[in-house]
Amino acid sequence: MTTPTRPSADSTRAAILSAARTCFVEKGFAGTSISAIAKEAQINQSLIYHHFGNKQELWVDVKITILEEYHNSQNMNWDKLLTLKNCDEFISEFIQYRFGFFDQHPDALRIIEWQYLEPDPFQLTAYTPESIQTIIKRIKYFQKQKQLSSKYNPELIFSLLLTIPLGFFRSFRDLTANLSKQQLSKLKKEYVQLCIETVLNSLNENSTSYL
Amino acid sequence: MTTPTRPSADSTRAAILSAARTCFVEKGFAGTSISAIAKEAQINQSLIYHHFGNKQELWVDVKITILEEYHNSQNMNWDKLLTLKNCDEFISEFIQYRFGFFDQHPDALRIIEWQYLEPDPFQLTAYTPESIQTIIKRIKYFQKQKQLSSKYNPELIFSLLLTIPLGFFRSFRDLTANLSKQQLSKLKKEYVQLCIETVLNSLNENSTSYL
DNA sequence: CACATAATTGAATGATCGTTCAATTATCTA
DNA sequence: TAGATAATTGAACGATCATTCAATTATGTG
Repeated sequence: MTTPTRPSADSTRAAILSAARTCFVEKGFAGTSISAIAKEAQINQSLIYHHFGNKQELWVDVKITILEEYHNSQNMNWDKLLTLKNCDEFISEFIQYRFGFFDQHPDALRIIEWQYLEPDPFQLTAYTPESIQTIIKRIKYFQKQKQLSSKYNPELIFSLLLTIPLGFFRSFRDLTANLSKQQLSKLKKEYVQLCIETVLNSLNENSTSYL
Repeated sequence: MTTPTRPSADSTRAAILSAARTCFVEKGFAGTSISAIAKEAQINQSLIYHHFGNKQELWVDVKITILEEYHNSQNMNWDKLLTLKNCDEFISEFIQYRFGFFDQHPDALRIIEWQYLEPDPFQLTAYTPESIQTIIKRIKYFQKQKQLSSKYNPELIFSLLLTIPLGFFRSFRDLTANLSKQQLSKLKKEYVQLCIETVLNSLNENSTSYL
């Protein structure tokens, strides 16, 4: 009854992981200190070492957490994407998937950007090397089917598909800063539509070349 | 004759600035220590404070150096760009400028990415707020002239123009890792061409909508 | 040559870094 | 309830952080 109780080990672990995530996402690995994480989690600094080993392992665990969220996200339905027989649908879905995922998981995008600048043996990647190859094969297939212009290197086309959806998040934070939720949502939809239309109009087989 | 001579103050300053640039570009602000810079420049640590005040001011000086390189770069000829009366030329030149500049100044891209993640009162920006407004006005002008689809928010179109040329540098470092100089150069040209064609084909007035 | 100025040095500052550890406290198990 | 186990604490470690400063050395000026 009057015996002091303490939070479960699991909840402590979770608090540390959550705080670490907050700190790492905001300040990166080098910019985050163990003491800052402990303060954010409101626990004793030594507990981090007891539960996670050291800073590096905690960093990896945060990344794994985010990676699991990615794989559990219905937003990026990989299997469904690969069954699409129509190239336009494929591209349209891919762009929507990619935009939607990073829109709903801004932490993931930020971690990816951090580890682009702060290289780490454990790389959090949205796509495995295999899945990248699968997509590129798919692009080649659509090129053979003449649903997609064969003019360009499929890797470059993939690179374009990867980049375009992220433009909204990278440029113009001022533009979106003072918008209401409805306005922001509308702007996002418009951007996705712009992306899809841009790619489809240019890369289909009968598009005219301007060069 | 036998009197000992020491390097000029200017050359010391230059050595520090160069070393700081190397370190900051690679590891960012938080990841770079004054001692690391001193070691890289092969000078005494205290000299950094004598010549630059403190770490923050050195960081700003590095950014200003890079910004000056940008403004002195004939690669981004702002005035010429704004005289172009033809929308296709305008977009084509803009994309070529942007790709070319970051291709020739990878440090600049990296610093911009660092300060995106590590916010700083002094922001190194490729474009001033005024020049951004100038470009957006230009896009609106082309929309009025019906050289450009009016379907989309001009800010979003600009966002797309900003993003697309950078895709080559951000994704797929594996793809370009083992290429010869000729192969790499060819791939770059192909990517720029892909970007230009993508935007032009989709955003001109008579393009068909896929949505 | 003498003197002022500026550049350079090396040692020291207190703060904070990541990490360890022995001691304490709560929980689980027999 | 006793003893083992696990969670938690606070103090301490050496290393490194950014920064300061007095002393030294070279350079420029009269």
